[in-house]
Amino acid sequence: MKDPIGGTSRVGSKGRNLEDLRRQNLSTVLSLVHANRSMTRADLTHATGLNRSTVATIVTELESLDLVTVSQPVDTKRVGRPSTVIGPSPRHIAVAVHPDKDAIAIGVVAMGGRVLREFRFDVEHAPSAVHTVNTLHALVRGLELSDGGTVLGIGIGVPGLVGARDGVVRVAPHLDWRDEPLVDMVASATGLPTWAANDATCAVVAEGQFGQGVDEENVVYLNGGAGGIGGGVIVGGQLLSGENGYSGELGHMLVNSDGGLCHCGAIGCLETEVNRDDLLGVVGLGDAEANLLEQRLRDAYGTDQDVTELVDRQLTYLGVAMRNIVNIFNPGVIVLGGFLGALRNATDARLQDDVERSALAGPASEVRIVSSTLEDNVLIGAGELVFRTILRDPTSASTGIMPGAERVAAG
Amino acid sequence: MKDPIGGTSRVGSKGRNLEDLRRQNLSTVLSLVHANRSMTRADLTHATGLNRSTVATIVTELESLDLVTVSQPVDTKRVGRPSTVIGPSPRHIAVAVHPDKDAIAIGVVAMGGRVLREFRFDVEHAPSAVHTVNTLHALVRGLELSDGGTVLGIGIGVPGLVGARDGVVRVAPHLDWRDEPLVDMVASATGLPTWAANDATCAVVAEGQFGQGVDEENVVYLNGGAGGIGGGVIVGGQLLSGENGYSGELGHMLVNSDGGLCHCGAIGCLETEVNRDDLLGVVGLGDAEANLLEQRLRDAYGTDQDVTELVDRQLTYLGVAMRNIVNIFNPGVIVLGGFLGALRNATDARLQDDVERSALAGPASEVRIVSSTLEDNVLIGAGELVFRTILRDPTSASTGIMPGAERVAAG
DNA sequence: CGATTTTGTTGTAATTCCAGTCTAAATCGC
DNA sequence: GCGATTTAGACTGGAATTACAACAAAATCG
Repeated sequence: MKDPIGGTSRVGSKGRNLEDLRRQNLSTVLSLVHANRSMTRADLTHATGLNRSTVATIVTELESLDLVTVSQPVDTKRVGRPSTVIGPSPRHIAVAVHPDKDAIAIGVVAMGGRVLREFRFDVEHAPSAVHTVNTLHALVRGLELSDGGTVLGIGIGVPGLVGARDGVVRVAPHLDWRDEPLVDMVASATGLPTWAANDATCAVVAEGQFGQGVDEENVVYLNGGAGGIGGGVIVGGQLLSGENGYSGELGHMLVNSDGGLCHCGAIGCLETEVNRDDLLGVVGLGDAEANLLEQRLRDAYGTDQDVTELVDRQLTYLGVAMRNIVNIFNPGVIVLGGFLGALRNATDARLQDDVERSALAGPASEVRIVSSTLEDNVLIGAGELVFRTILRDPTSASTGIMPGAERVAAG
Repeated sequence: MKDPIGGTSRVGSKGRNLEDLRRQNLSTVLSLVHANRSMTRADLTHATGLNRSTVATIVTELESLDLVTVSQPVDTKRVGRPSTVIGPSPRHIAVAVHPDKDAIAIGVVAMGGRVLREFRFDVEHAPSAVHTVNTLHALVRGLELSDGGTVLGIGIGVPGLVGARDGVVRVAPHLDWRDEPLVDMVASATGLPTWAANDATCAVVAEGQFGQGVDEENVVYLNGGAGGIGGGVIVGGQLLSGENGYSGELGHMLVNSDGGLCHCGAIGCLETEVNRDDLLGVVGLGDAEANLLEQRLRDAYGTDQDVTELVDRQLTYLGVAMRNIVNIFNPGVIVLGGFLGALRNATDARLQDDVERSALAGPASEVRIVSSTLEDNVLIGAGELVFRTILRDPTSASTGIMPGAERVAAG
């Protein structure tokens, strides 16, 4: 738009009308029910600050949209009339997918972050995009036959760079994917609206909503997987996605100028210096026994010299990354997943001490460093990608699903 | 709050009422006028998507709050009735302060990001907090006598870590400040509401609003100053402030494992490896001649061996930092200020090439690397800290200023 | 100089949230 | 066991905000 007076004017945020107001309140209430899994209507009144009668009409509308269930009050042993219980409806579900090096995981996720069913399809070699799509497609067809609810859409967590706007997987090194138009492929095959994002990004969304990041505004998630280290960040309660959804690649931060060559082409990246295979090797575990890593490390650390040296070296470099993260983001909590969580747990407070000593005193003083305890955080987060639309605008649920009409990607 | 059914419930975002709706629309309109410096009422109608009559009532209310001025239409040579021009009122002003190693800069800033007057008080040694407060206090008393408008408050950009909640300067190394309750000091002395933040944070706010970051959602600002390197980040259109306002300390990122010891205690920080004094020294300039640096570097780079070596080394390390930044934030633009801007300009596209080669292909492909051209970006940004309150809630202007009543800090 | 285009102004309608009143359903205290 | 107290749901009327439509005003166009 041209401004005849002051040059080019900027199109700012839009104005709001009464419809937006109602939409926002519907969204607030539904999001609360989603986040808390279950609340009484009185709780909602207090949490929102809205009038009782307003909450009543909003809940009624959400109920008529089949988004919440209203059930009888439960025995609270408190004075006064008991309040009706509002829960997320199990009718609207999302299908979450996590293709990885060794398996394709697919989950059926309901609102409230509940994984209703989970499937794991092991693969010998990293699955291709087509393989992933076919597996998913087959499962979705089966689900539709068995009924059980409305599939709102499909959310995919990919170990690689995913374009936020186009849903194209720019590169997924450990799957050997390049420029795969994943969202379009899935949407065409299944006819369902589809979203995709980096898997660690999905994980941090789940951690922020249901895991270690609950009640936190600033959360950094670092995942140590088979292939490498991924990152996801929430700042000010909002997901950090960047210009194209590529942000949060914390695994490719310099931690050692004299380090090895990373597959990304750079030297001394975090994921080159800190990796799972070396740890598994030194304690004599195979790829499939990664779940035993924490115990083995705890047993050998401090007694076995090879293990101690390796762990110390990796902790040092992990500490450098975390120092940077603390200085850059000033987060309230850093959540470690995968083998990074094992590394932390096996060495007690060492990482925390490290960071408090090396980072700037201000941001270092209040950061909590914890390990993830939320199972399936990638699947839950991928489900959140799907639910996000309906949480933002609950009235969109009424429009029904137009197969293939919507193909969206999210970072 | 306890949830009798599902454990502890979370207090989510509040519900909205009609008052909030109106507040939000007032805010939207005022923010547009502020950002564009001047718009017609018809422009506002298009930009907001609101009805003409609604915009009319909103503008009338803003005018009665003395926040905007309504003036006669100007000759646009376009068909149709010309629209009235709405501009930010010059009556509400902010006093912006930037204490630094060599001087205390103070500006009188009006809405629309206009620096009405600017003062510079040179100092021999880094000024103390008390010195800064006294200088500011004296100037504010003078301003009040000369009238000219309502001083909404005071915004301070500090080269150091500033607590977002308490307004305490945790540490400002180059000023030799530690745990100075700056906001409280200034608020008590002047009786005016006061905000403080890191100076690079102020700068990125200004760049995002009026400088190189206009129309960008993801902006990283890196400033090379006399003391060191500061950073500020905008993600998704929002200022990155972190848990306590300490975020954005990009100067303390590891760029060289074999580097020097930084005053922060760590090894090989960006601000240790890339610094102004070395550059000034190699081209034979004094501290006060920093403004000549760019030309000198351009002349000597590629011809003088010492200069070329030093510049190449600093570019390499700056490139490492920018690689990290690109991988972490996936920004649309990186703005370089101070001597970093000079370094970039003197070496043409080298930095851009460097980053495109070393960062991940996805985020690297679309980032612009530019130098700041906005004079006084710290002062303008410090002013924004003050205006932010009134931009968010224009009705708060009517309450008038209660001396000493409000003491707030912003990250 | 009238036709066209665009914008300001005004009164009405629709929608939303709130406040107050009455009713329902639990616990508390005797 | 039963009334008092407490808390929440249901309902109705009122205030505020935006949208809409019709008309007036002020420019350009032909």
